[in-house]
Amino acid sequence: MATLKDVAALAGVSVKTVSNVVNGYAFVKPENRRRVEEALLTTGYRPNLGARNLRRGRTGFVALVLPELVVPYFAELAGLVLGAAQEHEWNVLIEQTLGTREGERDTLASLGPHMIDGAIVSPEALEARDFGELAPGIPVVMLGEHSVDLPIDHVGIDNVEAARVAVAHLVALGRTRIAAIGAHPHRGTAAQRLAGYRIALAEAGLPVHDELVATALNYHRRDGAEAMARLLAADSPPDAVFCFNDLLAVGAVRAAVERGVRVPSDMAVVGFDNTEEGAYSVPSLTTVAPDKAAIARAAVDLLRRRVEEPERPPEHVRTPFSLEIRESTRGGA
Amino acid sequence: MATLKDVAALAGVSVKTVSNVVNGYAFVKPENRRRVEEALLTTGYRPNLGARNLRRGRTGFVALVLPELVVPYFAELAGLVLGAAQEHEWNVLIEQTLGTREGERDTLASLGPHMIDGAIVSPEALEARDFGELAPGIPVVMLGEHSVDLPIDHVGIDNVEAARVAVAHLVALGRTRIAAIGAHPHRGTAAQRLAGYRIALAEAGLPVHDELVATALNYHRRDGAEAMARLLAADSPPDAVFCFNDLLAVGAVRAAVERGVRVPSDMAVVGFDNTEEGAYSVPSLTTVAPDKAAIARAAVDLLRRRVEEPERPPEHVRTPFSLEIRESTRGGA
DNA sequence: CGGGCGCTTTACAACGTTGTATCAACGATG
DNA sequence: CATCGTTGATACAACGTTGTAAAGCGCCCG
Repeated sequence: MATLKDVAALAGVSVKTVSNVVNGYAFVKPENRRRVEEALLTTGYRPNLGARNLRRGRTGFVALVLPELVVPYFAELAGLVLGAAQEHEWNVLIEQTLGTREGERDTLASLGPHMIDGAIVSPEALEARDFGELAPGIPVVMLGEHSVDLPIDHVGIDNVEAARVAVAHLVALGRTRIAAIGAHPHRGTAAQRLAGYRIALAEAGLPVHDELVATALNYHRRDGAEAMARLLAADSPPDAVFCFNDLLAVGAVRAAVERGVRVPSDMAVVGFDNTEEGAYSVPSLTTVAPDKAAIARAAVDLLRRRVEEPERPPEHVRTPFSLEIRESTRGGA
Repeated sequence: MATLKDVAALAGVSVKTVSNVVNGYAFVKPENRRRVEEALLTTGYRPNLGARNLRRGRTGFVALVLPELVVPYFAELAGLVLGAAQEHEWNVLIEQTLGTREGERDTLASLGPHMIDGAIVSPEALEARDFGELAPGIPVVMLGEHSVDLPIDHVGIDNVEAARVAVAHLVALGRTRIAAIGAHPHRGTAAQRLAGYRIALAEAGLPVHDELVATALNYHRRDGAEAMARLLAADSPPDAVFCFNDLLAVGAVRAAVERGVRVPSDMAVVGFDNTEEGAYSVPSLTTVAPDKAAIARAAVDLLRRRVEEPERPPEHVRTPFSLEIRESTRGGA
């Protein structure tokens, strides 16, 4: 509850001098500095961030806008962003949009103008161009898919290549009817991963069967299970499946097992995201492993640089990934 | 970027009148109200929350302090708290303590004084009494375990009874060597669940074997796997295990399967938290299912009431739970 | 017709902080 | 000795908002 005024009174100096000490201003007489520091301790002074920000025009907050915390990938990412932001003395405001475009818009419209210095956005329903209208002047870093033509900073992996590598791995196992789960009409990442899937099949000289490409409107376990059920009900079911995230893969495995289809011998499964859940599931999940810590660090870093220098040209950061091979594609066939 | 001043100039009234319109003050001449509302729209005015809060002495932020977002239980809970807080027009600041007491202290010490109206805390290493010292005067609601003697609002389930029910279920299956995973020297919830475990065994006339109680210093999948490995390496391994959370259970199942122990026939497993992961794992996990939505709602509600009326006596809210029976205890033996 | 009351609006101050301008003291420089 | 630059401290204003007090207006009642 102590304010600068209280500290100043106790130390016998002006408010501004205390402020100077607090902010590390160099030219303060040692004697006064000592007295002020003592007074700071005895009063237990804590700056009022609201007031400071009002004056400085900065808030010290950044928003992390993502679809849902219950999706482990986002939970893990959020944890890492929290950590990375802490190093820059930023507080993170996590906002769930629940996948609706309105959610994403409202969030930015209400917080945008004054309460945040910038935002890290993992878009889902949102079209990136919405930001121009809704959060004018707010520094934004996008995660995941990006449209290169948009002048917005962006961090992500090469989704096309990652998907290609994943499917090539299935090809190398000798699988020939390789399905994909996760196609989506409006999601950029889905389009890219689908493209990588097609490239890998083409490289292997395998035909692309449209009935082996399963749509998933959400990327939850349930959607993966439903998609797998559909695939298995078809005339000639697949012998492998590439799922666009680990949750879909978990659901797919579950649905397969329930129908007596063995993983990996009857059905090899590859996921995407390398969530810890996949590493412990039975069987453990082969998956594309993006470097999440690198993504979080790069996003925070990019945002910091943009806040400091708003006019710099937008940057696109490619973070590395690897293919984590586990039981769901090991042995069998 | 528009301020009250801009809107006032445009509408031809004073700043305060605009403020009155914005805040729904009743006595504004209809004509003026109309003009102001029009000006609000054309300027796209958004209140500067920082300034408003500085003046009002409220911030509109609450902190949600929890150990780790990567633990699905906390991620799910955080999502629900976010939703519940939104209804009260609160923004939620999620803080990860990573289980260290310093983390929990620092967080509250820096945000406490000015930036938050209150905090919902899920303590782990933290001793509840720390709050008295570190966040003096900040309304706090505790989740999970509680010491009744502390004058702090609290929300949680009856851990003793929940554990008793879970273990009684294992007893009813005919298991006789029932282990527990998750004992912990400093965690209140661990003590309570252990107590419930002992009660259930006593009620069944089964002896408590100390070597069947496995400690877990963290509640991660890895710790569950390690604990199960230890239990299986012992002379006479258990035929069932009650894990103090779902992550431990997932790890335990994994470790069992790796050693050729079948779940549930050789080893029945019960978890705690009813995370979605457990529902989809293979085999799906029988688990104690707390009503997380109720917890989130009650916590936010309790906090709101305490903010409005700081002197009311502390309240302890018991939220309901159920036992969700799934494959990991079905059939077998 | 004057005093009081309800409606409506406004000026002002204040929340706690920091940037700017100013001022004073001092030693060094020409 | 006058001037200048450096060091150190301070008063003031301002960030955008809202509570308080007060004032103007019209109306009713005594």
